[in-house]
Amino acid sequence: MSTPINLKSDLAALTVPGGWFASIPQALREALLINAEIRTIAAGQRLFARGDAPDGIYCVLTGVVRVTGITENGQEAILAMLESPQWFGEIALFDNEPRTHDAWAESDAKLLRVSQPTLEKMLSERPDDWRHFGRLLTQKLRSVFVAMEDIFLLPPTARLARRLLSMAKGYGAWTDHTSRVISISQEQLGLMLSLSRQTVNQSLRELEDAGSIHRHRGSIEMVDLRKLEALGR
Amino acid sequence: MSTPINLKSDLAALTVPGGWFASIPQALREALLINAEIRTIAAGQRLFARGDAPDGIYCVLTGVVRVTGITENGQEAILAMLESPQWFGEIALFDNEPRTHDAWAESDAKLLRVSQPTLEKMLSERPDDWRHFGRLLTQKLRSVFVAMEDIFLLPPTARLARRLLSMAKGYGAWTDHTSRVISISQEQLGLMLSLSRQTVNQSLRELEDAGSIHRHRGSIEMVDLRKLEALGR
DNA sequence: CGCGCTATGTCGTGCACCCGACACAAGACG
DNA sequence: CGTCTTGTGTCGGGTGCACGACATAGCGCG
Repeated sequence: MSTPINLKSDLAALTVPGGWFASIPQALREALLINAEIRTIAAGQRLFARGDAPDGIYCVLTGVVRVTGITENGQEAILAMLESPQWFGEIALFDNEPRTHDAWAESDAKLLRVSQPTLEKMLSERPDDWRHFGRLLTQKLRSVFVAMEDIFLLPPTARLARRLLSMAKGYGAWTDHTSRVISISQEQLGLMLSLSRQTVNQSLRELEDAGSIHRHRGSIEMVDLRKLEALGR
Repeated sequence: MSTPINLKSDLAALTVPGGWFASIPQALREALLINAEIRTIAAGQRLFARGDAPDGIYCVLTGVVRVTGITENGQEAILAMLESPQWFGEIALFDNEPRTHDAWAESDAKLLRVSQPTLEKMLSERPDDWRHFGRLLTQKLRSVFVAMEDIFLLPPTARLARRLLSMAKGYGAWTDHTSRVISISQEQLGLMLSLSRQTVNQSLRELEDAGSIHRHRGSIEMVDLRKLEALGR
C-alpha cells in the first residue's frame, strides 16, 4: 500500500471552510503545525486504547481512523469513522483522564500528533486558546446528543438515513460532485447504529428503492441527498 | 411549596468533595459566586428551551431540574435530572450556539446563574479558567459515552440498575446513610432509558426480588448498592 | 369520608428486530 | 484459471419489548 506522501497538499486540505481548524486563529494554526509530528500507522494497528494515559491530540491527514467502544463481552460498538481534517483525542487534554475509546487505523493512515506537554506549554503561553479546544469538545457533545436522540426515537431506516447523511457531510472537503461514495460495509454500519447486519441490509434496500442511494460492495453511493433527508424522519 | 430560603447553607453545600465546584481554584469559586444571581423558578416552569440563545450557566441549589430532548412527535426523552451542586448550560458558553435541550423545573427550584457577558469578562481576565469550564464539558462527554454504550449493549434490567446507581452517586451530598431514596416515577425512568413504563416496572420488580432496591410510590429506595452493581451486567 | 387523580401492577396481542443458517457474488491471490 | 476470503442477499424461527387495556392502590383535597 504505502499511501503516497504529499505533505504540502495534505496540510492544505486541513483548512477546509467550516471546519474547526479553519475557525481558529492563525497563530494557533501555526503553533499546532509547528509543534506537530507526523505519524503514520498501518491498517489494522491500534493508535490507542481505552484506559490508556493521554498522549496528546491527533488529526487525520489521510486514511481512516475507526473509534470503537466496549469489546468486553466480545461486543464492539463503532463510535465514528474519522477522516481527512478531523481532530480528536482532546478530551484527555482537559482532564488528563484515561482515553474513553479505542482508536484503530481502518486503512493505512497519516496523522498529525501534538503531545500533551507541548500542548500544555502552548496553552500556558496563550491560555485564550483553551476556548478553541473547548469548541472541539462542544462539537462532539452536540453530535453525540443528536446521535442519542436518533437511537431513542427513530426506527432503523431513518437512523441509517441520518447517519449516512452526517457521514456525507463530514467529507466536507469535496463539495464539487453531488454523488459521494462512503466506504463502509453493512456490518460496520450495523455496529455504528446498534443494528444487526441483516436489518441494515433491509433498510439499505428501502433507501435504494426510494432512489436515495446506490449500494455497492463495501461502499454506499449517495445519489439524492434531499430524498435521504426526507427518509430521516 | 416555597422552599425555605437558606442561602448560607445552600452555598456551603456547593463545595461537595469530588464535585466540580470543589475542584476549581478558590479565585474562580469566589468570582462565580460574586457574579452569580439567584434565580427561583416554580415547579413546571421552563428555564430555557432547545434553540434558545445562550444566557449563561446555571447551578442547581435546591430542587430538581429536568433536562429533556425532542418533543417533536410528541415524544419526550429525559436526558438527566439535575440536583444539588450540578452546574449546567456551559456548552453554549464555548460556542455561543443555541441550547441543545429543554430545561424544566421538576420541583420548585433555586438556582445560581452567571450571565454570558459576565462569564466572558471573567474569562478574558483569567483565561486559564477556560480549562476548568472545559472540564465540565469533558465530564458530560464521558458520562454521555457511558450512557450510549449502556443503551447499545445492555438489556433493560442492567441498564436500569446502572442508571439507578449513577443517580445515587450523583447525590454525593449525603454519604452518611447507605439507603438512599431517589424520587422518580417509573414513567420518568422509562423516558430516561427509552423503555416503556411496563418494562421498567418488570425490571424494577426483578431488582427488588434480588434484594437490591425497594419500590415506593414515586421513588426508589436503594438498599444494597453492591447487589445493584452486580445486576448492572 | 368520598371523590378524583396519578402512579403502579399485570395481562394479552403483535411485531420488529435479532440470530443462525446458507447460498451467492466479487475481488484477491496464487 | 481455481481457490479463499470477505461482503452481501434472504429465509424462517424465536423473542423481547412496545402498546393498549384495565384493575388497583396511594394520596390530595373538598
